[in-house]
Amino acid sequence: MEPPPKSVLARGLSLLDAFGTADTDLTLARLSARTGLPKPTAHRLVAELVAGGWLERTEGGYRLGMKLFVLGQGVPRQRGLREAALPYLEDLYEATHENVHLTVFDPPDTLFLEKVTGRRSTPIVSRVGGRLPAHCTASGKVFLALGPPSYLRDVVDGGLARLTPRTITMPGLLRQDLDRTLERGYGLNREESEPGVVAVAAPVHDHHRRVIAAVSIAGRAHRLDLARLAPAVKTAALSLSREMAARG
Amino acid sequence: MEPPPKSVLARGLSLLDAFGTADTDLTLARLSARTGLPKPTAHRLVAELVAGGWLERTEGGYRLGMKLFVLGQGVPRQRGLREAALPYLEDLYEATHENVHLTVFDPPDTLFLEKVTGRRSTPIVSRVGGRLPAHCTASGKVFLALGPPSYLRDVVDGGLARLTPRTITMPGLLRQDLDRTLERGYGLNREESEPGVVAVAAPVHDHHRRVIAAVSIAGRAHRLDLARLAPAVKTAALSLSREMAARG
DNA sequence: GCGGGCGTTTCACTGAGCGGAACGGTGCCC
DNA sequence: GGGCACCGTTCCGCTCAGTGAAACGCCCGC
Repeated sequence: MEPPPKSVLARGLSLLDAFGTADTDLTLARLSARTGLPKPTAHRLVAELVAGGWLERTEGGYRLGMKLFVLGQGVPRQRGLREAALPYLEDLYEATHENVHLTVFDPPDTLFLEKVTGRRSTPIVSRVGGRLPAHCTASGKVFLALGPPSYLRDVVDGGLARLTPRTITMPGLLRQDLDRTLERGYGLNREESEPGVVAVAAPVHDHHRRVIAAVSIAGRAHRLDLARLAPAVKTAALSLSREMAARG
Repeated sequence: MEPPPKSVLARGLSLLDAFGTADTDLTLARLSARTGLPKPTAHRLVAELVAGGWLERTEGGYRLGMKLFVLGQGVPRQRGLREAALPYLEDLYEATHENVHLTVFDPPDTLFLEKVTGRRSTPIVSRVGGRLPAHCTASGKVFLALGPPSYLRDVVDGGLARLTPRTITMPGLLRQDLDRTLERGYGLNREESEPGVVAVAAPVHDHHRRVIAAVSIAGRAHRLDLARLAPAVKTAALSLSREMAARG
């Protein structure tokens, strides 16, 4: 039970926020509990959200409405990147038949904007719209290594969560890994986010060389030769950078 | 300038709704004009939306925030369908290298949930999260032909907009086309939404045979042999139906 | 038949929200 | 360079939208 905000708008939006990644349907009682709003208040606000199409009523609960999906697809920061990136991501997929990602940094996480995958790819946890802590993903290391120092500081201050036995949880070791990332120009993830899964990632720059996204390939440890794949990933990211620059 | 809602929550949300498909950045003044909210009110509400991450400030404007994209990806009605459908859509893409769609009916429109495409595909207007009037899409005809009669009635009552010279705008002709759609078990679009572009669509059912989505292929008129493709599209839709039924 | 969960309705109080008015900055055009 | 138009922003006293404790009817499992 969170301390509820006092403005009506923030309260109403907290009801949308209450839907976590794992939730599909939530009952009024649960929404009330999660947001800390009194039941009658939650009831009134939820009714308004349903009327607007932001939530949908189901038997015995509420779920996020289609309007949110549609609106979300219009978010400029992802839309431009996704549209420009898709052809390049598909090229990488064709060449490897493994999971190809487009990611951005949404501190302190790596946020997955797009995932090109198929039956032959290693099944992994990543999901479009999903997140993983930056310090244990190949993309995240690219952001931390090439971005401003404050990125790394904030991530370290927030604590380096251990997801697998190989996750780097010591700030010193992470810093070393980032130094090598900077030298090489690409980031690696050796079973640090998921056992048996490795990844390579390369940075996408905007027209003033700031890192705005990353392209990565992830798959089973023994199926991917990371050093051999790295140039291809870097090339794809570079082409995308050029295209983003051209688009402004 | 719309008549502004009087509840705070609805007013705040109308600010998000004000971002149309074509807009990326909107100024405060424009937001105020579109929603009909007085400038100071819009200013206050927008500030709250920014604080919550729903909007982002840019130099000289506001844009939709990443939170909306992330939340939108969690919308259950699209998430389950998309995840289950992707492998089948990719199979169709591999076989044809043309635009493969997953759609739902969002009256009075066909709403595109997923689009698998590539460099070799005919470039067409469809976009994930985008819409086209149901009466001029192959998927839409599937929804109108197999769904409850009220679907068709409401669409006809709303008026059959003409998008191309071949768009069916007469209710009687549309009804005939839907009868044939019902017989065949698949819907066709012969340059009715976009000149030179044709499509085939087949229905996806839930565990109680209600139509919940459609799978379609669209491309240049002379490149696609619709009658020959139809069985493949139907098969993919059927497999997806079975999978959706299995998932509950 | 009883208890505990649910969603829903009521209603008198009150402070959150309102928006007209006024302010400072910026860029365009006589 | 001065006037003008439009921008975002701040102020502040009035008031009605929003509040939430209390109570209700319902459905279930015990």
